[in-house]
Amino acid sequence: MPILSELTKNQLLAALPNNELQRWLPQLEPVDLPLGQVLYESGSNLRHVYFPTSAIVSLLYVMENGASAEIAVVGYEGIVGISLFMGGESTPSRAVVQSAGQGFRLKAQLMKDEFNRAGPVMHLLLRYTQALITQMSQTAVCNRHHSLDQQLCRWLLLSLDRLHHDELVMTQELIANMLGVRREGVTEAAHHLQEAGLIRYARGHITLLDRARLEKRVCECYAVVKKKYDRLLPDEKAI
Amino acid sequence: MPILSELTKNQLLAALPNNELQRWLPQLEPVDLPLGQVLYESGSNLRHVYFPTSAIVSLLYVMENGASAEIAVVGYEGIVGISLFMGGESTPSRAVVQSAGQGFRLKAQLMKDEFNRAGPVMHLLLRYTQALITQMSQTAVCNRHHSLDQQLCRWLLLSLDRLHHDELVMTQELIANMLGVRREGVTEAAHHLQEAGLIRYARGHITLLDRARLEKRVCECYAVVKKKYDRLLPDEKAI
DNA sequence: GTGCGTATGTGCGCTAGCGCACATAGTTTG
DNA sequence: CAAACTATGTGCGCTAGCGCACATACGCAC
Repeated sequence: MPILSELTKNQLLAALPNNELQRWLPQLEPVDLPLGQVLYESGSNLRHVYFPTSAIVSLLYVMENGASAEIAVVGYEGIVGISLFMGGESTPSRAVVQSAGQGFRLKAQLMKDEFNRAGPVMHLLLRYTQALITQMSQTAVCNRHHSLDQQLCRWLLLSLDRLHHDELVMTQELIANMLGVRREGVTEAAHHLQEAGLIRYARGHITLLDRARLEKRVCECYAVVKKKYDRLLPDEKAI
Repeated sequence: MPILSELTKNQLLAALPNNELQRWLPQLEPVDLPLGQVLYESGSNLRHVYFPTSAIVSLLYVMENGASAEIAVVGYEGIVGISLFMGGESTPSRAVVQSAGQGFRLKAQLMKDEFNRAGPVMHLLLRYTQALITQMSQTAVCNRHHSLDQQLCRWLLLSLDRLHHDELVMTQELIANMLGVRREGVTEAAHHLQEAGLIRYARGHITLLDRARLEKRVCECYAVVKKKYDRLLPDEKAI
């Protein structure tokens, strides 16, 4: 049986009313989420939903020609597999572990049943989904209007927010895949940030040096999304 | 009291079980939706949700500098104001009438109450929301990877699908606003399509001439979204 | 019809990002 | 410690789309 202190590293699990959490406890299965693991493919039926604690998961859309674009990121603040309870059965995106770590999972049917109790669990999940929608919208806007430099800032901040430390293990090649741009473009943008002293990087390790100045350089998209997530859990446990 | 045949022009209303529809009937208020009307601003509290019948509504994000980008379109197949029942209270986007027409609206509190019955209405709305999410994701992807020409095709097809005829009343300037690109760019792209004999346009009127060939030219994004919407209502009335 | 407002056409220089090719420098493997 | 691999750096020509300026042309009002 999972340890409570581990569970509550996921904010949704932490926000569950006590009796719900007690009920879920025996069913929550701790899982390792290694880099690159595919939690689900686009079009597939979901067998579990995932609650990351230390891992970060990317929702990616992969096009016919193999090019990809990240739609959203999910970390300890969320859940992977919303389409399960939204009733779509399948999703148009692929979920890939972007940063290795741990999490918990719950069987699909169980999640559906819990959602359909139509109580606090459902409302919590819907509120989270709304925040996720905000992130997706903002991704669309950002893709349209902002420079690669700015998008890299946004991406770094969103990722770092989902870690408990300042170092991201991630090659520029992978970042390029997420953002749907060239690897060389990321190299150049990262170089700018390093020259400015905002980050330091070397062979797949990126260290945040100056968050304040990184936040100054990022486009408005980051703040919009962050604000939405921050409002997600105002004393949720009090319900 | 609204005429039933009018109501059912909206697919969600048409898909309502009979007893729900009867209950809503006295509360459904027919509304004219003139071009340019703002149904809600980003950040505002919603007072109604809207069910377009012949109108088309754009969900737009407007940036600090005034530039904009369309996140999704809603027509007779959907509802405007999902954040109401998703529990976010406010939305990050603005809803603007993109093509004049009619629709119905329902008071916000009523909609919430109906949703919270947690029955078929809720499931229908959640399934719709899932389709809307698909559209948003695909917008993000399309913004990233596809040419203006292709995006214009997608936009035209998505709009035409939401009309009951082949003529779109829409200036290139407005289309540019939706797509978040230059007006001149739209002029050029539209010119290509006209030269190829796919559409004809003049001073704010665009006529579809050859759908089959337009569909050949569009990027995959259109089909992905369309498929999702088509699956939304398989014998819904049977529930 | 004359005039005015709005919609569309066109040209031009500019930049971001692309695709490709290849150089360099850490890191792991044997 | 040499070899192989992987991550990053760099250069170059190319194109899509931008921003701006201005030309045309359609349609309505008087």
